[in-house]
Amino acid sequence: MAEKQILTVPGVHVPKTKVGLTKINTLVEAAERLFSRASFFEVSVSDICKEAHTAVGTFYIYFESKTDIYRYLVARYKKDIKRALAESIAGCTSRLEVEREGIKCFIRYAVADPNVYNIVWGSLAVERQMFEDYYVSFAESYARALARAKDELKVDDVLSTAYMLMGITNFLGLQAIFEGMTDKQIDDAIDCTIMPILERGMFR
Amino acid sequence: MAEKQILTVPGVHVPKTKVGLTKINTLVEAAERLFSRASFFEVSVSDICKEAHTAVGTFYIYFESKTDIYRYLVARYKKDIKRALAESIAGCTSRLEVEREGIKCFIRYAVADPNVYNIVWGSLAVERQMFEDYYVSFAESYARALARAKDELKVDDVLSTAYMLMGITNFLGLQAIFEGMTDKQIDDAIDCTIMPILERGMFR
DNA sequence: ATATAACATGAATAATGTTCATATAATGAA
DNA sequence: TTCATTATATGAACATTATTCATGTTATAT
Repeated sequence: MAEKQILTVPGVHVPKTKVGLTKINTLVEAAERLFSRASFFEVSVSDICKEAHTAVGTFYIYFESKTDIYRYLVARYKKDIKRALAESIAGCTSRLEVEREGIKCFIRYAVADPNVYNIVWGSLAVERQMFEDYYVSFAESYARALARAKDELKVDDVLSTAYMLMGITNFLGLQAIFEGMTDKQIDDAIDCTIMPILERGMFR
Repeated sequence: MAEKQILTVPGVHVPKTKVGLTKINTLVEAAERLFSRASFFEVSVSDICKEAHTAVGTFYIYFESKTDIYRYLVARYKKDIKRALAESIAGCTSRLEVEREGIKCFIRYAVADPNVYNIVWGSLAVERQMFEDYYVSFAESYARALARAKDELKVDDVLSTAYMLMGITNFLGLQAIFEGMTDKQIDDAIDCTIMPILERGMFR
């Protein structure tokens, strides 16, 4: 999570010089560090500016509001999670494998950086629409992928199935974080408990 | 959600007179109304007090902080959800039926009062520990119930299974809210898509 | 070289969560 | 009843917040 490319996000002003690019990245990284230890509302704009060695006024050159730097972080996580998932399923030859690797990948990601939940789920408290947009668009692309593999599946409603699978993945991620599960424990839970249920239940 | 009994919750001072009991309930109901329209951080203590026709100082007689009235609402929802679930599964004669009715009950509850997510998931942003306590204790009692029905099940790790089922329920609830699903559409999704998967996957 | 756009600053403003000194109302023992 | 004690009520005062703005400095392109 340290790319230099600035994402296009409403309320975020893309800098036009190299200096500005460095500055906005400094602010984003400072915000990310602080939000990983405390919630959106416990972190003040002046905290972020102190952490980034920047004046408060400068913050508002790049972000129209405190909510907008949060929006930016949500967008960054979404992109990074999709990238991690795409990488993890690259070599898979069946939808069953894709599901198994996708679930494992997400849970490992979440354990390595539990901030995913703070940021993404926290968006519900920051701005409801941000949260809804995130999951609606995630579910839709998930459902399209399932539809493409329909001949391997025993399901008709791919959208509900997508929400079901997202729910399983997200809540097992929670369990893994709560219990501080190791990679081996994660693999065990997925291979021995979850995947057998899905294999019998939704695959031909 | 309008009982008079005050729950025992840290940071909440149980009133000792009838007058105090009325006052704290007025404050709680005012807070609940406001939090259903806006997030924890968009609602100020003085908003709550205005809505309850009460002075700010009075608020702090009953709640040590703004977080504590939120903690109280989370506790109230937890109790009420458990009550609704217990009622809905009262007549069930198998674990399969219990799961089906439980999922439907929760989703109907969530559609009727989407505030559940705002309050319970929002607690992640208000105070991480509140959120973790909620789900850890929910998962543990779910797992105990599954363990009692183990002879009907094809699973060994009941705790991971509990998290899986909680994930399915919660995310289908989200879908139902996002899409404004009717009771019939909810029943269809559960009966035709989700339950067949679970029936083949995790039941003997 | 210089005009223009981009970037940087921190004091000022209105609004926030919480405290406090002060007041009234309810309770229970004599 | 009397009166001492506890419970409840108040809103001005305080420190901190998100955001704005007038005033700079720096970078870029012609």
